[in-house]
Amino acid sequence: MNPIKALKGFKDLLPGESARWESLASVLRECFHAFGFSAIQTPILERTQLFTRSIGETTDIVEKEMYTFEDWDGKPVTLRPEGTASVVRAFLEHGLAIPSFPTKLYYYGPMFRHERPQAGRLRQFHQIGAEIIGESDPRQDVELLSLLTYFFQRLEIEGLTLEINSLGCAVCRPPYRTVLESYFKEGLPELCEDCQRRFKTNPLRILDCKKEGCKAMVDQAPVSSDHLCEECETHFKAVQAGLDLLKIPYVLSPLLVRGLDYYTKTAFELTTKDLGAQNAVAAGGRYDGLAEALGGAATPAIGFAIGIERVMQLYGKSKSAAPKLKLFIAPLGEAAGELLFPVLNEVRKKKIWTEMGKPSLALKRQMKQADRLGAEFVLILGDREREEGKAILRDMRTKAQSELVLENLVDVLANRLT
RNA sequence: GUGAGUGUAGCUCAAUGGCAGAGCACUGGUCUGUGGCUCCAGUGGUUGAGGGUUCGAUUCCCUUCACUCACCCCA
Repeated sequence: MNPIKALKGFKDLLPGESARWESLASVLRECFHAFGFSAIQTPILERTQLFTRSIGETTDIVEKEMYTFEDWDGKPVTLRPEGTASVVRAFLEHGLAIPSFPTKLYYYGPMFRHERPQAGRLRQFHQIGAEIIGESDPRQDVELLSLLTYFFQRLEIEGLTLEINSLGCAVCRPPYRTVLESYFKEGLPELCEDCQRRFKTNPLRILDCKKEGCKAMVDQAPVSSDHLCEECETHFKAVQAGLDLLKIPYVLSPLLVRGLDYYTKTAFELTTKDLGAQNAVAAGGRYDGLAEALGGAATPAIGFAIGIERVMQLYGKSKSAAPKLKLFIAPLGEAAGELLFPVLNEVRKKKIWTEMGKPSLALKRQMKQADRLGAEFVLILGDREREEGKAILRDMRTKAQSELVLENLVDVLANRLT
C-alpha cells in the first residue's frame, strides 16, 4: 500500500474547517459591500510576464518561488503568486474605470508560491484582497485601512497592530536608495551574509533584517520617511490625519518595507504576536506606478491582501455552528425500508436534514448511529407498527415517544420538526 | 535553498539492545425491538522505507522519504 498523498504545502480543507471558512466569507462579503466593493474573479493561470513586470524581476517571489511552466504553445505561464497584478490587468483589459470615481474591487482565492512550508506558510494559500483603483487621494488610503481594521473587528480578532510607513515614489525613492546605499557601503563587511546579498539586490530589505549584528547599523540608517518628496510627505501626513480622524490606531514603522517592487507611498502591515514567525496577517500599500508598468494609462491605486489561513488560526474555534441532524429514520426490515425510503426523500425536500439507516441492521445499531450523528429525532418503523399503520417518533433528548399515523406522514413530520 | 526536531495501532502517546503497551475510537456482550453512562471481552502493528553493527535492533550507526519548526521570504 502506497496511497497517493497531497503535495507538500498543499492542504485539503476538511469539513470541520470549511464551516468556519464559510462564516468568515459571509462576514467578509458584508463588509466589502458596505464599503462599495464588487467581487472580481481572475484566472489562476496568467502569462509569466504579468508577474515579472509587476512584482519585480529581482524579488524573491519572481526569482525562486513561482510555479512557472511552458504552456502547450511554448509560452511561459505562471500560477498566480498574488492577486493585485491580475486585478489591475483585468481593470485595464476591460476598461473598468468609472469616470471621476475610483473602481473598488475585491477578490478571494488561491495563490501559489513554492516556498518551504512552515507554520502559517503554504505553497497553495488563500488571500482576500481589495483594490481601489483610479484615485490618488489619501482619503482612499484611509478608507481602505478602515475597511481592513473593521473586517478584523467584525471577526472579533484582537491583538493586531497596524504598522504604516511611506516608501516614497518614482521621484524620491531613487535618491533615497542612493543615500541608503552609501550609508551601508561603509559598514558592509559587518553586515550578515544575507544583507550583503540584499545590498546588491534590494538594499531596502536590509532594514528588515532581524539579526542582532545588523540591527545596530539599521537603527542609525536613514529612513525613507525623512527623504520623501513634498508630494509624498503631504500624502503621508494626510493619511495619518485621516486615521486619527477615524480613531484608527496605528504605529509608524520607518523600517517597514515591502517585498514587491510595485509599492509606492503608503505601505502597511497588520501583524499579530500569536502566530509564530509568520506574523503578518494582512499587508498592502499604494501602487501608483503599476498600471503604467503593465502597459496601461498611469492610474493611481491602493490595495491590501489578507492571508486567510493565518486569519483562520486566529478566528474563534467555537464559531463553527455545525448544522445538527434533525431526523434519523430507522426501518426494521426490507419492507419498512421500502416504505420509508420515499419518506426520507420527501422530508428532505421540506428542508429538514434527514438520514436513514440500513433496514437490515438491528434497531440497537441504528439507534447508536442516530446518536453518533447527533439526531434530534428518530423515526422507528418495524412490522408491528406497519400492521397498525403507525410509526414511532422518538425525541432523543427527552426520550419521549409518540405514534404517528402513516397517512400524510411527510406533512406530519414536517409540522412536528419545524 | 540552509539548519534543527519528530516518525510506534484509525487518533493521542508510552516502553526497553531480549515476546510490542496504554488511553480514546471501533466491534460484541452486560441490556430479546431502543442511543449516551458503567463494567467485561475482542479486533487492530512489517515500530515510515532501505541498509549496517549485533547472538538478537522498535532502540545504536548510515542512507532515504515524510511531517513539523526555525532561517530565508511573505500574506
